[in-house]
Amino acid sequence: MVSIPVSIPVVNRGRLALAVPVASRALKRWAGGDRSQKHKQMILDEKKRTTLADVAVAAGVSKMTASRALRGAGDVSKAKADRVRQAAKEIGYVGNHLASSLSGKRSDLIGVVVPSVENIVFAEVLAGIADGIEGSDLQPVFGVTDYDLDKEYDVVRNMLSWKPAGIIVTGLDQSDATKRILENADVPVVQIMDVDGIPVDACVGLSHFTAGKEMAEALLKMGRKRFAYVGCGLDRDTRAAKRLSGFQAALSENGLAFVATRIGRARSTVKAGRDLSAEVLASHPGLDCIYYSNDDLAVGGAYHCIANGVAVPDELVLAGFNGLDLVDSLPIRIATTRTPRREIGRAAAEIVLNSNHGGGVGTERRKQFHPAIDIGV
Amino acid sequence: MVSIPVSIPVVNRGRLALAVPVASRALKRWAGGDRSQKHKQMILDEKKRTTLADVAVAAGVSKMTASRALRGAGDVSKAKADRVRQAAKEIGYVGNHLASSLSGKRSDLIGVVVPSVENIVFAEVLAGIADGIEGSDLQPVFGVTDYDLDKEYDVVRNMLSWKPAGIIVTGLDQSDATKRILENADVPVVQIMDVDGIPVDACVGLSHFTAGKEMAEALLKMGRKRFAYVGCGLDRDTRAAKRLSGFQAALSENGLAFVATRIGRARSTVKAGRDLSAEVLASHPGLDCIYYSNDDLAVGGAYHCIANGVAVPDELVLAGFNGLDLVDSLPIRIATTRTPRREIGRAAAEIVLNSNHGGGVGTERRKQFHPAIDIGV
DNA sequence: CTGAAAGCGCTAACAC
DNA sequence: GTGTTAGCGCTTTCAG
Repeated sequence: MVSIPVSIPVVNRGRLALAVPVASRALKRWAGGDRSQKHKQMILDEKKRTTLADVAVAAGVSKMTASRALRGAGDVSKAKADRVRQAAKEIGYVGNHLASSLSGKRSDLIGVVVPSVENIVFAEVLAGIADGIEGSDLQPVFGVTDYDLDKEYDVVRNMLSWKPAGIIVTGLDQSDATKRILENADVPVVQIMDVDGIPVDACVGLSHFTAGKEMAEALLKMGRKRFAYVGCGLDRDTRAAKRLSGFQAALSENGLAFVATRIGRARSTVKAGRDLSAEVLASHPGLDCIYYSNDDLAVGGAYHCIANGVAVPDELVLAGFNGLDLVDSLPIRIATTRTPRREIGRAAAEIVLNSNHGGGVGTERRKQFHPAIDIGV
Repeated sequence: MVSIPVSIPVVNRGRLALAVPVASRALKRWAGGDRSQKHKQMILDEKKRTTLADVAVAAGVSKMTASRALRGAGDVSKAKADRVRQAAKEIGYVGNHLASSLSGKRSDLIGVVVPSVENIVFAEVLAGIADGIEGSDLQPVFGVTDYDLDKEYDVVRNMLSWKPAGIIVTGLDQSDATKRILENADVPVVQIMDVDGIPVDACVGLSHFTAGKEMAEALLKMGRKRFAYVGCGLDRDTRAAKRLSGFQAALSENGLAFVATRIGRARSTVKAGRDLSAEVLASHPGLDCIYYSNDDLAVGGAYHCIANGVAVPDELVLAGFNGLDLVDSLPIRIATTRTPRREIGRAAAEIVLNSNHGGGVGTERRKQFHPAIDIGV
């Protein structure tokens, strides 16, 4: 981290007019009336806004030539092309994606369906997707399902009706109805985060079952024996449930099982993690390890331990999942599985990009990441 | 937090087939060829997909009647309406938003422009927007600017070409060019997070200048005298800069100024906060308060203090901004300004909803929240 | 290289 | 109530 001590400018001092009236033009426009009469002849015919035809007229060519010039398709003489671009800029032509997408038979929209955006993990996936489509003219449309299968169906359906260039949905465990419309949609479908199952088209993610299993094995190797599990929303988050499955599988292979289990109903938050940890530690003395459904909860556990003088990791090992930023700088070390969120998002976007580009299914249909386990020393 | 100890089911045990081949039908379809010949007569005429016309035929009515029935517009006899809906469901009609939006003159898209999605704050705003449009048929399209004014222009421009029902952009400090296209767009524009300035149409947020000022006043009242400032990316995050302005204003009113200042160039992360805090505390002994540009950095500072035995808040007070979840459960108390992210998102969405609904500008054009200051006792 | 015609799928306007 | 006629703004033919 480079840091530069500088003198700090007082910003915008003069502009901090706090109770200024709103620009009235904008207001009136918004209210519906008064279309500004920039072109006199428009007053009567109520012409809406500049279209390709306007550009064509301004450039003295046909609509088609203008169209071709603007998007660099087909062959247009350099002279005319320049003229068109110039004209477009001058009259402030913006274009209408609805029209072009309808005409072509696919839009530049890329649908993204996630269970939640408040979870930083999905926010990072979105960032990865944004990365991945950078440079292309795709625009992400997103929908949130709240881990609700019916809502997911609605969102996917709605999304498909925009004829997107591709659709990225979280997880492999959609309802049958959702899978059906996805399959019939004739659009590349990329399912992300998970690879434990059969994708509709392609998937990119990691095996949560394996992740849970490997974490358990690592902890067992450290000599841990008395495990507790703390999780939230397992009924809806199937990936967390898969990790748990894997973890349990490893335990039973070693003749062990969870000593205690706490499943919260609320969202996974640091606070929930702290509270649940306090509960389970109080009711089950002698635990030497807690596996959490994710890092948020684990950090809550860490806070509890710091506040109550529990020696981590000597006395008690805490293990989360994801490898979030806030885990790295924690004053105490906890174990976690470092998942490549951005990379998953980016890879998903690229799959959509490639498949659309016409190249076909050249890309892998199952891209599996193998996240590293960090036992926090 | 309610917690329920339950027996944990091993999920999907039988389905964890890890290296299964992808459904080949989907593949072939995706590859471009082989449109499944569900309707024999379609083999020849290569009819693309079910449209409103198909529904109309299936229901034995005209396209118009089908259209009206499907969206509950105009008057359609109950009998026919039912017939249409039935037919639509049977043939799996999905509809085409591109076409309907082009025909009507506005889409059901709502554009959302944020500087970053990795910052949990904006993720929460998005969640609020999702809340706000719940129930309406609006779909959010988002664009990320990375705090880059040029990129912001491109994103806004691109977004406008979808003729969205409204557009929500972060902050009041767009470039002039961006403001211009926003003004001319004939679309409700809601600028969020900030109210220190003049909005294009409407804004909802808080005064960051005031927030900084009030925080300083609260800290001064606690008797703090030797202040340091730690921030990241101030050149791009104008709102953080405004808070800093306000804070400085309060200091100088009391004849004080920052003893030390550390401006990082990287993104605001917990780690950056920890590192910068270590630096500034090492180089400036005797500080009794650090003001951070946000909570992420402040939490980093808290971690540093915990790890190094600095007594917080007795010896040193740490102050952030936002009131994030992870601050609440921290083992030590830090000061922060609690911003209503979700509420801002929801309010912005509602403004778009209302203005579109035709109701006009009945809603306030400047919705200011007054965030509470939590000095963390 | 360029342009004219014909839609993409749907919905406002008007008829009936 | 219901159907017909025109487009929305652009792009894909297919002639020149």
